[in-house]
Amino acid sequence: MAIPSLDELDLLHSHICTAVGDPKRIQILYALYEQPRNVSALTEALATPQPTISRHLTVLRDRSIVVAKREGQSVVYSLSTPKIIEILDAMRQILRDSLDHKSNLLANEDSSEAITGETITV
Amino acid sequence: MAIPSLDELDLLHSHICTAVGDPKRIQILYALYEQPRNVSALTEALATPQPTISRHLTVLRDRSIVVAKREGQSVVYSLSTPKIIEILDAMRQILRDSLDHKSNLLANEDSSEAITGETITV
DNA sequence: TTTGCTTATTCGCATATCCGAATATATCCA
DNA sequence: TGGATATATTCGGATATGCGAATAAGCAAA
Repeated sequence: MAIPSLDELDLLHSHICTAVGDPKRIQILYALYEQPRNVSALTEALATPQPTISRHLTVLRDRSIVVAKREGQSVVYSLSTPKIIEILDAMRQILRDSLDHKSNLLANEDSSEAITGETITV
Repeated sequence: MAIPSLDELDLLHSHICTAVGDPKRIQILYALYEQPRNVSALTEALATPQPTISRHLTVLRDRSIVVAKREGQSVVYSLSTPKIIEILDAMRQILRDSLDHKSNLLANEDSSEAITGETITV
């Protein structure tokens, strides 16, 4: 895949990256990965006020990351594609790798030459 | 991979997701994917003030997404792992899929039942 | 040490984002 | 239609984030 143009890069950011820019939204995505749910079910599952859930769902829906389907009085949301979960899981893997690496640094296995960043304890 | 705990989810967000939450940082990541570069080279490549570049690099370095290595007066940055680019490319694929899907909707191929979000023209 | 080059940090401000509270809209059913 | 349930939206304020400008800090060569 080629290096993205500046335009594509801005789209990538505004369209996808900002969507995963909030913990509640990530939580919603995993909840919908388990199974499609309506707003009430999400409100309950995340123990979060309904307007907050709806606002986050609007962000995800505007970006076509989730799709909404009305069923009677309620609206059932589901993931447009499970690919978004693959991406989040890949991020989790990077997270684990970097935490592993840092704990190795702390254990003094290799502290040569590299200027390291912040260290997080889990 | 199991559903993440709330703690892991917050780490995922604060540690990785926020890192790609700015267009300049994404641009930096692709620039470093092409080749490791020092701050001056990045400043030139992105046509962006040096303090801005350094601030973004600090964010990425604190999260161990890039590594810094001093070479004389300059500091050469490189990706900790190309996995971050795989992730960004996967996001670009989602972006393309969703734009395709929307242009199909506009072309009236299938506009049944789903409540759709915003439509973007590229 | 002084000078010059390179990178990092700080400060103040402008903007963006999120939330709680209140309210509006939509749908169903009696 | 009117009431009940479910979802969406708006408003105001608090917090976070990014930038320009200025400056500090690190390193090399003379």
